[in-house]
Amino acid sequence: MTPDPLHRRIYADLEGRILSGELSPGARIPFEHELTAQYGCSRATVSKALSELAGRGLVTRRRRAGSFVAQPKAHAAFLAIPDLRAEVMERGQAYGYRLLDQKQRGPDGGAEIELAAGGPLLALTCLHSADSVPLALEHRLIALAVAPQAIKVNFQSTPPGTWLLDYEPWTEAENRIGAVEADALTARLLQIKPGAACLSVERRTWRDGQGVTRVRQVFPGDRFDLVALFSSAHAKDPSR
Amino acid sequence: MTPDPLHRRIYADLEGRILSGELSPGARIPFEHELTAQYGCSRATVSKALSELAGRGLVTRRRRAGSFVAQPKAHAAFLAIPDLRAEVMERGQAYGYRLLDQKQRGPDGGAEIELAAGGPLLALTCLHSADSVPLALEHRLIALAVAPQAIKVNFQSTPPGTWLLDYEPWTEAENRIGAVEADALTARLLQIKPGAACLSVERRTWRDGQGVTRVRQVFPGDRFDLVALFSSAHAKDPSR
DNA sequence: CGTCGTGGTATGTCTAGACATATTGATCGC
DNA sequence: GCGATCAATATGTCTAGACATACCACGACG
Repeated sequence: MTPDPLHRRIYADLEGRILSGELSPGARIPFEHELTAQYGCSRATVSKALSELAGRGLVTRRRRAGSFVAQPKAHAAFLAIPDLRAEVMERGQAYGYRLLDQKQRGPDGGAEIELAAGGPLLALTCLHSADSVPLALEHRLIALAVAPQAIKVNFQSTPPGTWLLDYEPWTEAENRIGAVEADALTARLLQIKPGAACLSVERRTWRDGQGVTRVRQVFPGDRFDLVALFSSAHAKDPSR
Repeated sequence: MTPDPLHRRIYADLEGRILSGELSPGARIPFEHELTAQYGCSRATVSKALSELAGRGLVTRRRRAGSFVAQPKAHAAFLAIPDLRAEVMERGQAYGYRLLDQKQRGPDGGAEIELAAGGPLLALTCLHSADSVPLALEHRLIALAVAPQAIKVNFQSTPPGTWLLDYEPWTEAENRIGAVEADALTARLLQIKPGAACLSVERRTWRDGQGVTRVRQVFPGDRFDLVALFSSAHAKDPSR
């Protein structure tokens, strides 16, 4: 009943025709002037709908040639990697956190020198738990040259991930997800048997090309799954 | 030297000020009419830049109130989960594929009944390899009620993931990533020792609410990492 | 004092055009 | 036949406005 904006309707119509297969990859989408006539609106409105479709990778637009249904490339998925504390609390569990070790030191190798950016590193080891069950062991390095305020933070009470999320914005990041077997120390801290399968998430973030932090989190394989739920109609738009 | 479109420059300027922390979460962004004056352009151009920022979750716009820097919610990461064949070939390795088992059967349990949508299921087991080294063991179910053409496909030569990607569009999907220990059969097929840590990726996809396929891929932990590289300036825009 | 309009304001949507730019397809010259 | 040139065309960008809509603040009324 609520009259959706026209450009949204056009967007939805075309999206439906693409996803239903009526318009298959490579097929040409009606010219803007045709859609203009069809919907009785101006070209700007049609163009807005097409721009959104292009932004979401459903269509490709080429000058002079027209707009076409894009070839499906890869499953591009939005993987939500929230702050662990927020994640645990959202599930209604009690979040626990313990700082195991904190020291300041220089970089010890190639990758760490790059991260350090000429300054010292803050190395933290901590343990996250949900309802008193160990959930993740975290090894984190923070480049103090880039995030000098980190020295003053009391990481006894604040998980470094939470603090960084709030105070140290990043511009690029890389996540590396893999499976590893728990070594003896990890197994003891996570209360699992040595050699058990664990999910390893290693994340590195940069701000304007300078490394900010590098973190490796190890989760017991039987206690944690990363879940990414998404739609190709896309879930990012808050207005829906 | 190339004069970028104005709306892009405005976008980049504001993005920079947000990511650098100059504009912190909750801060108000100059009104559109102020930006209009500042850049000497029309409101539509400013609005386009703000719309893109809003679309990417960096700002929130409210009528009457204005535009504000969004609260950082979660690290939302673009995780590219491409077709395995394309992935392997892109790395310059020889892609190998072998169909181990194919049968058509009815659903055997709760979740499968939901997937089957009243029809039979096609159950496939296959093995992917890179340079003759086993890379992943795949168990897949396809709902024939939704994708009837799958019966006619020769999965001896075409990996089901590749075929589905090309011919059966999806609208929603869920990825579940975890770590598991290899059971005896898996270990033998992947040529690893039983109990070795493996990365398990389970993906379910739907089209308009109807389940299309469910797949579980198991990768040896020491041979495969999922890597997600992204920037909060976001990598989806093909024009960059 | 509380509650219900009401007006002002900022964004949301849209129009009808303009010029710029890239690319295609055809024409022309060799 | 083949290559270079050129015009037609579709999209990209932008303008200067218009009306719609949501929201906040303030004031009037009970």
